[in-house]
Amino acid sequence: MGENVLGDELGDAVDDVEGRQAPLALALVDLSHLVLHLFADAGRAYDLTQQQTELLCAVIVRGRVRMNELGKILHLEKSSLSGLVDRAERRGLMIRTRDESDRRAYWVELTGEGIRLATQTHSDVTVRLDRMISHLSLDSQKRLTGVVNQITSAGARPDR
Amino acid sequence: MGENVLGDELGDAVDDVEGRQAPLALALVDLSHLVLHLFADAGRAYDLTQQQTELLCAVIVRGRVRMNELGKILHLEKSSLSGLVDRAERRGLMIRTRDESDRRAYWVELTGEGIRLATQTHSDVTVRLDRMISHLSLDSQKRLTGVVNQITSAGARPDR
DNA sequence: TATTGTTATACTCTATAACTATA
DNA sequence: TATAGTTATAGAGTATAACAATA
Repeated sequence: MGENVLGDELGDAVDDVEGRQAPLALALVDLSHLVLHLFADAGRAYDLTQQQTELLCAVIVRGRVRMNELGKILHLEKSSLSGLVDRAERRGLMIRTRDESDRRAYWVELTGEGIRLATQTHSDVTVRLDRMISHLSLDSQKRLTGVVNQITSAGARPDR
Repeated sequence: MGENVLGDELGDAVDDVEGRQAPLALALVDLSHLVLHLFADAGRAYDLTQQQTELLCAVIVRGRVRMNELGKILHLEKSSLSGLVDRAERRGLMIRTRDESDRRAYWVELTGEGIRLATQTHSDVTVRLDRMISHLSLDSQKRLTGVVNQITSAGARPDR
């Protein structure tokens, strides 16, 4: 849907100096919308919101997470995460267990039903993601992974 | 995740064990969270939510959009978009004008204040995005742009 | 009839502030 | 004091359904 127009206009507006990185910036934004929308699509079939789907997928790939860490992963305030987990727990998808070594903290893990839904939706997302990159050469895929990981680790710490 | 050690960004970061595309899928998901979170960060300084910021940025790069098209761009139901634009309009950031050639439709465009905020936040996002990729070689950036654009256009139409 | 958009409704999602309980 | 988490509150965001107006 009009990414040509987008590229042109944004290019004119933003890319002034030598490197014209604007197209890459825009490409990344579009890609990100697309990727995260996969969670919404995958969840819809199971009556899950995008946020619930992201939550399930974030937990299943880690097995067991502290609320604290989960908040950082999902970029959520602790109270927002509380509510999100509350609704998932109320629906029987996950449970909180106290960390006995630090009784302020809680571990979050999936129930059987949670694992079922998480597996399904996670697989859905991965399949669609794989399909999106399937036409790239293996070499391109490997290179892309490396570059993306670099960007992520650079962006994760907002230094300088 | 600590690839700081390597001197060059290309294949080195990725150990080429067989098949496993999971790292790429995961990397893309993490990246997407990071990228879209930039809108939230950029908007916060101006008391804008992530969605309002995305809305402003989507409109400013197009100048003038139909509600219909905007909904597709942002992946929103028409009623959801109605509310989003309502709040932006109520705040004096944009206005709806009737399309006289098709009186069912509306055009959305930014007010002066809307343009100001949109320019600021859009610039913020772009700057941070540029910073995230600034340490890649120019060649890598170009190649990455091409690959990302390929993925996006492949994912936009779910025709496998 | 089909399309473009709004309104009504009922949720979910989110951040801020104040709180409890551990450490 | 500092940290991990909850609760209260208020508002934003979202989808579904029903509706109006135009094509």
